[in-house]
Amino acid sequence: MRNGIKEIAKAVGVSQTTVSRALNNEPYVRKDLRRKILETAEIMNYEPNYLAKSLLKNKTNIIGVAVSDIATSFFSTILKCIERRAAERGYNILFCNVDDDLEKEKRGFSIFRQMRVDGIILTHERVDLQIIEQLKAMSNIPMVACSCHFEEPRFISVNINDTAAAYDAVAYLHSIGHRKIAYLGSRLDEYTVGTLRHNGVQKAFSELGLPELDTYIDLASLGIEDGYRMGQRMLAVRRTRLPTAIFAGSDDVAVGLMNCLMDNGYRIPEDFSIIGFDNSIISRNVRPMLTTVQQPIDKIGTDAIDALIDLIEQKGLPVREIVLPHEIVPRGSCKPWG
Amino acid sequence: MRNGIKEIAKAVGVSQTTVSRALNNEPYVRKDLRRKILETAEIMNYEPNYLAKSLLKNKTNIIGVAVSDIATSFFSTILKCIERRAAERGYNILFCNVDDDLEKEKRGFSIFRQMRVDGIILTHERVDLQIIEQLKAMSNIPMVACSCHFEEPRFISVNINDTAAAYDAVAYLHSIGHRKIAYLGSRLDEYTVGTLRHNGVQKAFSELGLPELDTYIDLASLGIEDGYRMGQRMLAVRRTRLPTAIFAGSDDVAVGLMNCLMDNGYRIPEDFSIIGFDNSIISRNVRPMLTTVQQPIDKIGTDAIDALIDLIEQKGLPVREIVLPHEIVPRGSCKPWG
DNA sequence: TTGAAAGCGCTAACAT
DNA sequence: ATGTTAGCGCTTTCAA
Repeated sequence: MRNGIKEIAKAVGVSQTTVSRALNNEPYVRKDLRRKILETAEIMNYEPNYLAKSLLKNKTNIIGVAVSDIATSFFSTILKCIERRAAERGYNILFCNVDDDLEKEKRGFSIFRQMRVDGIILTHERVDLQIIEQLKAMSNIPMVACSCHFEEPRFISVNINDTAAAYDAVAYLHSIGHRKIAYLGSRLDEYTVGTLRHNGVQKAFSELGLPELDTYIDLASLGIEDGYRMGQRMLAVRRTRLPTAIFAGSDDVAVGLMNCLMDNGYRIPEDFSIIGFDNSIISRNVRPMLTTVQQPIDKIGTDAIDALIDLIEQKGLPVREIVLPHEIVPRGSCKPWG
Repeated sequence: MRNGIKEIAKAVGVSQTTVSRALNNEPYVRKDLRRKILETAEIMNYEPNYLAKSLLKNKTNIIGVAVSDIATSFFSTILKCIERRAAERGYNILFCNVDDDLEKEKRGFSIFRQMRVDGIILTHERVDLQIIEQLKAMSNIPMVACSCHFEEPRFISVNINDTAAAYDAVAYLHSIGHRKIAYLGSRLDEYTVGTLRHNGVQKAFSELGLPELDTYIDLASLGIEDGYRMGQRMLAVRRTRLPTAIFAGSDDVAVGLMNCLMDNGYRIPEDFSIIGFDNSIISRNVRPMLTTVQQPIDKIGTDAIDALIDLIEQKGLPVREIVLPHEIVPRGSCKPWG
């Protein structure tokens, strides 16, 4: 059941070269001959061998995508956009889920290299220093960091301005009258949105003259359950000094938090105003609907893959950093105070 | 910057064969020589060329995964499990998102063939007849269908018993006293869970002596928005003859439905009991928490990839159909009637 | 317009 | 224990 170029050549009675030419729409093949070759290939159910081709051309048309956790609304949407655009432009996706397992990630990049992928997209919550070292050692492979921050001038990155976005979230709550504002976000690891958003929150607190950020902050991961737990902690610890509004580091956190609050007899937005982050599907589908900071998630994915492929194909300008706009989406979970 | 086996051989002063043997832990290499080769490879930052190896061995260790929509809690979780187990067993994932675009899917399978993937996993809502024909033509590639049903004896499949699960859902509502039961599910395309679950619902209705399924049924897709719309339709059309309980074809549908009902002033479960399907993350994170039919989603993914790799490696028995257990998870969205 | 030969990076069979 | 040779399936010189 091996149907290669050689078999077709034999069947038609020409050389491999001619078959190759016909199959690749190259000139210098007699018309009738070309037709016959194409027909025979069809009949023999021929599929070109990508491995052989790639080996020869030193180009695989494969792009390695490392994602921190695909079972997440945010990253799965990004992957979907990446894959769609890649397919449109003739590239295929080798997918690696990385979780927070450093060994797994290293192994993933090693595979990417062994497979001779044409480029890599890194979509991450957190990126370890060791990984960055490894990435530098792979300096020949084009790479784009998507929704993850680390200043390494060799890499193109696609992001929103997380600091400004966090600032705007707090400023929004402030603008509708809130003064006791809490922030439930993600940890301050290096090279993460957690750190940047925290900076934005800090800046907003100091510029707007809000008191005691320390009193009103809690940091964990960004899942629904994390939101619930941070809510419990808030109610337990701050019993007497509860905030009137809360900025949650993700829509998931916001949803967990809302559930916790409602489970404890509070009402949203009467007792607490809540603003989330991402504008993910869930934000429109909780009651009350969640006010949130929108990330242009589709565009993040699409721009990332476009930048990478442009880089691979040497088209377009080598942009360093692509910063996409964010936007506050007001919905029902916030209410003016006082 | 090409560092192949040949360069190492030259650097160390031995033949390519010896280098290959050392690198692959084969016997018949002098100890010190082996050490020196390994060292040199390390220094030269050598990574084996998978393409060349695959071409030679006619084995890529790549598995093609075709998913209908990755931006979905259900499928992204399955993909995550698949990828994890595949990595553990030394396989990599070539990922293709298929949406409901027939052309894209065909193209995907063509790529899989050209890449000479060792096997394919199909994870689908709906599978077109044309695709099945194409799959049959690829009869040499091992294949596993995961959470999608079509009777083709050549393919291994991993599923729950959707008919029985749907039956059980209706029977559960019946057991707590409901007699006017609605079903909001997915369309009756061929080879889908939609058809099977509908069969289960029908069977339950007739065996339990429930009246008029036709009055109480609506079919669409299985997203949150679909649930909302079906809810609106139900309220508009059945104004005077509303059900007391509803079986939703997915947790997402159930959530959309709950939102619609609540937006219209109804309370859950006082006015309507609702049971969902999947036991996805969201089901635990709405209020009231959603009673649902659990699918062992992690196990579906893991079993699928295990079966496929066993098939590829000729280990294990060639099981036809793996049927995993389902289970009713009672939570707050259902309430006895009468 | 066609074909013969070389070679992409690697391993396997066969010497030595 | 090591090296030589051939070849995986294809494209790309170069020659005819």
